[in-house]
Amino acid sequence: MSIEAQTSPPAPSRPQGRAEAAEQTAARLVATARRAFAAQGFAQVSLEALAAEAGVTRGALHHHFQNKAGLFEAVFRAVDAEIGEELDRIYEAEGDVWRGLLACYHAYLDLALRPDRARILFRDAPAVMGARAMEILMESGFATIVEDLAGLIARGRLRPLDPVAVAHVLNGAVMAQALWLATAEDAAGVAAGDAAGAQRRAAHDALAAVFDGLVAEGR
Amino acid sequence: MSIEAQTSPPAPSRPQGRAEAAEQTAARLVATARRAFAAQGFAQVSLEALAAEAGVTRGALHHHFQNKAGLFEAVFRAVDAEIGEELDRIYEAEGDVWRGLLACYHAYLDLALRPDRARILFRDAPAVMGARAMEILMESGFATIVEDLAGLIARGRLRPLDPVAVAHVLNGAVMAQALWLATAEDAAGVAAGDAAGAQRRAAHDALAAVFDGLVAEGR
DNA sequence: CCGTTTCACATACGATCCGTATGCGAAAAT
DNA sequence: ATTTTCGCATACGGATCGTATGTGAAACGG
Repeated sequence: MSIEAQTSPPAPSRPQGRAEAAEQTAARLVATARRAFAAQGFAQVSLEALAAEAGVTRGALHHHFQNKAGLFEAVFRAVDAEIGEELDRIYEAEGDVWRGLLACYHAYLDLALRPDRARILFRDAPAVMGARAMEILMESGFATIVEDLAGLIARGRLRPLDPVAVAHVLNGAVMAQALWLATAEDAAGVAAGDAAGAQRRAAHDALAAVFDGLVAEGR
Repeated sequence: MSIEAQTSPPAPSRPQGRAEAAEQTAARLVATARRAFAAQGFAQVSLEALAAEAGVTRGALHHHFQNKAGLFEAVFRAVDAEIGEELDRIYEAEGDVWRGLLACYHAYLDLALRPDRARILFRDAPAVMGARAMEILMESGFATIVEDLAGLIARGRLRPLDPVAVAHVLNGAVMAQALWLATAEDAAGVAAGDAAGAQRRAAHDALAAVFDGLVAEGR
C-alpha cells in the first residue's frame, strides 16, 4: 500500500474527484451563508438567494445540509473554531497562566465582537440553536478559560467559586464594558478623544475591581 | 354631573365602549402571544393560530400591531415592565440602599429566569429586536442604579469608581449569568432539578464575589 | 331621531419561502 | 462496457406573512 493512497494530498484549489468537488461546494455554501447571516441575519436570508450566490440551487443546499438551521449550525461551528484557533495562539504567547487568561479575555472581546461574528454567535444562535449554542461555545475556547480558572482556584489564588460561573461573570462584565465603550465612543464622535480615554480608564478600573473580588483573601 | 361620569369606574371584565373593547382585545392578544412565544418560540408561532386562540382573526392582529415583530416587542416590554415592578417592591422592602441593590441583582436572576420569561427575554429577543432588546433590559431601572451607586461611592462605602462603568459591569455580569442559567437549565430538562439548583447557587456566589470587589477597603 | 362618519375587525389576495419528492447526467465501480 | 452511485437540478405542495379592501356596529352631529 502506498502512502499517497492513504493520505489524500492537500489540493485545495482544483477539485480532483467528485468527492473533493462536493466538499468544495459545501465549503462555498458555508462561506456564503456566513457572510449572508452576518450581514442580514438568519431570518432575513433566503435560501434561494444564498444558493444562487454560491452558484448552485437549493437542491444542492438541501443535499449537504438537512435544514436552514443545519446550515446555520455549520456556520456557527466554523466561526467558533476560528476564534478558538486565534485564542490558542494568543494564549501560547503568554508565559503565565493568569496573564494568559487576561490576554485571552481582552482578545476575546475583539475576536468575538467582530461584525462578521457577533450577530451569528450572540444574536441568532440562541434563537436558532437553542441551548446547544452556549454548550458549543463552552466546549471550545471557553473550556480552556474554565480550566485555567479551576486551576487558579485549586491553587488558592482565586476564591473557591464555581469556575464556570466565574467565567460567565467575567465574560458578561467585559462584554458589557465593550458595548458601552463602543456605543459611547461612536456617539461622541472624533472630537472628544480625551473624554473617551477617561471612559476607557473608568471601564478598566471597574473591571480590575471585579477581578479583585475574585482573588483569594490572603493575597 | 354624576361622579360616575367623570371617573371611569374600573370595570376590567365588561367592556363599555368600543375603545375599552379594543384595549381588551389587544391585551388578550398580548397575553396569548406571550404564552405562545414562551412555549414554542417566536419563529414557531403562527399568527393564524395565535389570533384564533385569542378569538379573533389575523386582521385584528395587524390592526393593533404592525408586525409579528411588533407584537413580540409588546410582549417583551410587558415582561420587562412586570419584572421592573417586582424589583421595585423588593428594593423598597430593604432599608439600606446597598442591600437593596444587592437584593435586586440577586432577585433578578430568579425573576428573569422564570420559564414564561426566559425564552422571550434571552433567546428570541436578540434575534427579533436586535440590540434594542438588551438596551431596553439594561436601561430599565438603570438610571436609579447609577444614582444609588454614585451615592454609595460618595459616602465611601464603595471604591471611588465611575458609577456608570460599575453599573455596566454589574448589569453585564447579571445578564451573562441569566443567559447561562436559562440555556443550561432548559438543556438539563426536568430531571436534574438539583443540578440546576447547584448552578443557581454557584451563580449567586460568583455575583457576591463581584460585589465584594466593589466594596471600599476599610469595610 | 336619523343620516353620516369612524373604526375595530374580517375577508380576500398576492407573494415569499421552506422542505420533500423526483429526475438527470457524469463520475466511479464492476 | 454496463451498471451503480451520487452530487445536484427541477418540480411540487403547503404554510405563512403583509397588504389591500370590505363591512357592520358604535359614535357623532344636527
